[in-house]
Amino acid sequence: MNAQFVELPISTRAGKFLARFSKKGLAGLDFPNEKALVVPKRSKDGPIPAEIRKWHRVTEVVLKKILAGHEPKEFPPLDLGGTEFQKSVWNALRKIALGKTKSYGEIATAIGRPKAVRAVGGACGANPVPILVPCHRVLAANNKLGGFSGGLDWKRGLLKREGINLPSTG
DNA sequence: CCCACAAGTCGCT
DNA sequence: AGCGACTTGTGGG
Repeated sequence: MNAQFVELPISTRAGKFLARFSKKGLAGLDFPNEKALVVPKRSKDGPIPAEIRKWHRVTEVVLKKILAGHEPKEFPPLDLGGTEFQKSVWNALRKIALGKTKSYGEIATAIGRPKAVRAVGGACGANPVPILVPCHRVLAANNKLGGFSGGLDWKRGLLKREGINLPSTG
């Protein structure tokens, strides 16, 4: 009846994120939203499974580490839905080391669909867990920023935090 | 099933 | 630098 999920805010120096956990793991992560700072209201606030609390802690650490420019040692389990294609893309995305970038074409080639660069972009946009799945490290072929669901400004900021020199100024 | 759109990429001018 | 063509996957009607 209920694909029950628990939404827990994660405060970072970049703002308050909103992590959404299912029973299987981290199912979603939202960027800080000033205009619609959604504070989750749980009907039953009491029972938060210990497992989820652990994931919450791990997720918080991961976020803060990445925002600080350090690659986290451990990730929470991810419960990502979507199509097989999207999962393939996200899986490829996670292989990108912090501080490094890849192009959409590289990702497309990595999953065996070198021509599906555009579909890759779509899959990135459908990525429910940004930052953990480093969609922001994916640039266009000319090292252009491309786009970003959470806002292009976020993408620039994230890349800069990871020590990536943006081609715009360089 | 058919049509339109998308976080791209390459080639030409 | 600007414009168009090509391609694949997803979403809506």
